[in-house]
Amino acid sequence: MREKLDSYYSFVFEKELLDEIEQVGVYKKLRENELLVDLGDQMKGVPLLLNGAIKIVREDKKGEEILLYFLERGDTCASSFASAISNNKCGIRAIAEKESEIIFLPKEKLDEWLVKYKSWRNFVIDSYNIRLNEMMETIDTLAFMRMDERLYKYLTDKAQILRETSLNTTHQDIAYDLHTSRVVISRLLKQLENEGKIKLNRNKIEILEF
Amino acid sequence: MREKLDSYYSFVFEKELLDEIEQVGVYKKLRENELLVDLGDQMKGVPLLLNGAIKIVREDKKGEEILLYFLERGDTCASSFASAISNNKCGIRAIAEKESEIIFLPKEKLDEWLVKYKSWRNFVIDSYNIRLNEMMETIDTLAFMRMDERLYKYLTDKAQILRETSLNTTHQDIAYDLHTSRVVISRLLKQLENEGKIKLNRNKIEILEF
DNA sequence: TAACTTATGTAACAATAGTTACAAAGAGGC
DNA sequence: GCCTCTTTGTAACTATTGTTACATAAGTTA
Repeated sequence: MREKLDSYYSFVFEKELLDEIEQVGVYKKLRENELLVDLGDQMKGVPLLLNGAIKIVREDKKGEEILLYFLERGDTCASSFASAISNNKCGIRAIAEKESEIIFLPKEKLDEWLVKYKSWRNFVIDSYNIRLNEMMETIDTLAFMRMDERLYKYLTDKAQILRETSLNTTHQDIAYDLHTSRVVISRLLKQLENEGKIKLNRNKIEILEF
Repeated sequence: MREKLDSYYSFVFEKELLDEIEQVGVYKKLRENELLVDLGDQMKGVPLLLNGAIKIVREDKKGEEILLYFLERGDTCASSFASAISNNKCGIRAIAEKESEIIFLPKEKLDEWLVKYKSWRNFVIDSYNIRLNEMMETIDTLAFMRMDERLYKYLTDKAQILRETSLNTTHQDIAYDLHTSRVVISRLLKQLENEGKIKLNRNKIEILEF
């Protein structure tokens, strides 16, 4: 675990903090599609992502979903932080988009470290800022783009996060993430295929143009 | 200034911190519609809102706008904080929705206070959390609601923020905030009037039902 | 291979939102 | 009063998105 921690975070955290994280952090491996955080969870700590990709989804009262953004290596979940440190319920759902490794940091340490380590303060503030910016990008997408543009952005973004040029997914799954219907997605995908930007197969979408 | 500061923040901050704020904070009065932060600004500090209401607006490259949320007494602008502490450019625009008073805190103190004052840490973390939640609510609104619902929510939310039952505004201004066209707003307002929820006048909308 | 399940394609139609165009009402200045 | 500018009302049309319905294709299992 220390090795994996160092491989990314040794440039982010002070040595003493890395030592502490090694002592109190709980390593966990997530299988693809494993649920990490569910709506309404009361977090007992925050996850530090070592590698992989986590999908963050918002759900309203009526059970309608929409994708917010993805977490990558080096990210943490600001919503979890919020939930852990001020004992709120979490307003999102986090699902491993592929096999991922995380370290769980217990909430008791979060405030203590803010005092002790400048690198931790920077990390927390940066994480919040990154998340706010992601949210703004999501808002831009929802407010300013048409569904065909949103779809294409979704495909290329996801491919980049997963570091693959083709996605194994169904039209229905995409429809859930973009909060629309399968028929709409099929229609627009076919349009993108006709424009030569993608190639469609069953359970698989190849992206030809980024 | 100390009096106004105490009236709200004496329950939020420690005495020593209030003293420091009094020393280094810069008081400023904003006229209605005065611009506080513009897109791309590099903040030299963060504003602490004493009273009034600030509108936070997002703008994309093409100059298209959408309302994100309002700040009220006791709020600070998390985006400014982000911009100030990590020297980023600000991605939003902030405009006084009515006459407001603020205290500007210089960015040099922001990190120092995180170490010194637990109340400041809590305030900063809470501010970020509140802002993340506001963003999520905005996303819910955009993703899950139709324009007529968004419009009604906009009217009632704004009335509550301004503590008034009628709004002095034009259809065009509402259209800018909701990122749609004036004709659409006029149409839907008329519909709401027919449903008995509002009453329309020139430059004025009375809200009959909350 | 037949039966079944899941995924995709597509037409036809409905609902919502955006656009263009123009009329008319209200407010203020002269 | 008359003129002008701003604001609102509304019709007619287009574009986009959502829904229903059904056909067909591609895997899976018995």
